[in-house]
Amino acid sequence: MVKRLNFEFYNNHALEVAPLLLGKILVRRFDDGKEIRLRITETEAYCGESDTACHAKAGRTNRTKPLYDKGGTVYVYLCYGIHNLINVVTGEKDDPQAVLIRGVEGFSGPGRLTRALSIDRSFNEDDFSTSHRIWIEDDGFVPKYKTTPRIGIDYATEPYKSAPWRFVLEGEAEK
DNA sequence: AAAGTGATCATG
DNA sequence: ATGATCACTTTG
Repeated sequence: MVKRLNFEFYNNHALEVAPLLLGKILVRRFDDGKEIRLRITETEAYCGESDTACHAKAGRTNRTKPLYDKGGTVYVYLCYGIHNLINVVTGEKDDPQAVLIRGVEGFSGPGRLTRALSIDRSFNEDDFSTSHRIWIEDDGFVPKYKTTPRIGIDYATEPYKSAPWRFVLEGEAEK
């Protein structure tokens, strides 16, 4: 039984949604009707303005605006001038949390998976629960996973810097 | 180990 | 207008 994740799923706390997204299937549908499906293997949670690793730490800006939108909103931004990173906004509107999709089956690294799926900044502010070109499905797979601190956030301060908010599917390559 | 890359945000 | 800072990847 495959079902598309809906608003109700995304309307929860990032720390709850992040591990649940493991094992789910990221679907990218192209204009010609072709679809690519890849199982999500790695996620990270970013939790609000108090989380010094979260982009929303500096408050609402033009860039972070999608984080404040309702659960299920797509947040894509350019990192290091090269890579588009894709996040799933979670939680209530005006509560800036998101889950970064860091890896999918066959592609490890958040920049490589967006390149593989041709995801760019035009996807920003799309909606995972209604979009026709990007969504996530549940096929019943129950994830076994482990947690580690998040990657690439040396600029953050404790306790957020070492909070175990990275979620990796059991059996995936560890860094 | 280090560069490449460019939007974004805070300064002036 | 300029400069610092990056949720990374690749190359050596």
